[in-house]
Amino acid sequence: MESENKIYRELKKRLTTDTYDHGQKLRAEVLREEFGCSASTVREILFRLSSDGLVHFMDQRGFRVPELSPTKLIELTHLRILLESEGAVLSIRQGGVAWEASLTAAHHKLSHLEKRIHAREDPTDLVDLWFTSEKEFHQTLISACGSTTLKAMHSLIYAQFRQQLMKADRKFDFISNNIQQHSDILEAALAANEALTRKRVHDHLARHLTGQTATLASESDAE
Amino acid sequence: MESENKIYRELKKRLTTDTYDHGQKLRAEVLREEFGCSASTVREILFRLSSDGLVHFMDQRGFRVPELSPTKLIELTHLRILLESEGAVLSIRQGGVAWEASLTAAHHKLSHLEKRIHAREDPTDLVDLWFTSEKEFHQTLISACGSTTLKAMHSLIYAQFRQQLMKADRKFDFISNNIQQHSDILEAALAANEALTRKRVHDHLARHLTGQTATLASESDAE
DNA sequence: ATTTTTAATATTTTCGAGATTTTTATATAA
DNA sequence: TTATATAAAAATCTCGAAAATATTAAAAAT
Repeated sequence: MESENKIYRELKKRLTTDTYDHGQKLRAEVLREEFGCSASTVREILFRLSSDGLVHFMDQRGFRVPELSPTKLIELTHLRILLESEGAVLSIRQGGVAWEASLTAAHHKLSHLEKRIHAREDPTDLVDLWFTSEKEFHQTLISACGSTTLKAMHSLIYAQFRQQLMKADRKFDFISNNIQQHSDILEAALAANEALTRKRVHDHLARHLTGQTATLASESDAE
Repeated sequence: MESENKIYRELKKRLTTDTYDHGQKLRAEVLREEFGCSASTVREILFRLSSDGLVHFMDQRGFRVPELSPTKLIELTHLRILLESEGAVLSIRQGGVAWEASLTAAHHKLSHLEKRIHAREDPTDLVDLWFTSEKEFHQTLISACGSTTLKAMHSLIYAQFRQQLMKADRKFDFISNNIQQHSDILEAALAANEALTRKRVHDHLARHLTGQTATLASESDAE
């Protein structure tokens, strides 16, 4: 079981990073061979990942990496905005100095990395580090919200979001104005400005809302 | 696998209704016997339910029904308010007449049932029906939100919420002012009043935000 | 040439038994 | 008595193989 968790984490990482293609089949036999365990163990893990929404299961037809879906990405973005806004505001209220410190630290790490990437010709070898740091920043943002359940839910959504973007982000995400947006979020959070924090979390993610679906119900025009 | 899904649904129903006790151990051997399948199949299903948050798994220590937790209930309530408000408002905007009709229908069924229960001495045999109808009403409320992901998330949260209350609700929930609150939500939704709908969804669930499980019996100062 | 049937192959699913670990019961020592 | 150590029992976990199902390839029919 300890090894099972290791395999689970490894597969989850692959599914949210670059390793597999969208829609690719995940053959139990191949994975069994690679990880040196039984088919049942692989099956168990794939079921768990399927519950996480990171693997698509079809009865008698095995497991696949979910297809790329613009609609899905928009829905996930909606939920990220909803959960992260809420979590950030609650953290502002309850977090205190310790939270402010950890958020500042997480931002510093991310910011430093983003600047390095920005300056590079080929940032390939820093991308994995960026994935980790970006996640850490957003998790820290909501870390003091006081709700384990909200954080767990956000973690699920974030992983699926990342999976949808695993190919795309590798090329474009750091080129955009991410650096500024992350700083803006930090600034608003440290100022304990709840409405502004909400807005900036929204603005940071808004570029993924481009599809047809209407605007977010909770959208406010504050500032 | 077809039978596996059947077992999964049956177990899910039991876990969100009355059958088991909070904290009770779910012995693979017992379930294997009862459902006439292998231990591995049971294990697979319990893992799935564990990902749904309806079963608590501990390495080398098997599966249990999650403990009763006032904190968890508050967190779940919080998320229900967040997701249902959002889903309801989006449904108001996008649902149209078809949605209004189905919401009215769902409310009619629930309302009828609640009145019957209210009039009874011993409503035991109607309680399961009430569980179904209540869920249907709340699912219909957000059904036109346009986001499969939001609905799936809500479904997860709702099931865990229900599991926490499976014992308590069996005695108290219909005695309270649920009937009025459901009507209030319907009214606000049909009037397309977004803010009011939000408020009434909140008010409907607010009683679970207090963390006082013990005061359930002494809920005499209500109304 | 296209569709339908049939056969061969590959994959998924179920199963029960053996290995590992936890839990319970019993015995020993402080 | 209380605590620790040891042994027996019960449970979980892993595994590979058999059964069921899907996929592909070949043959037959339209």
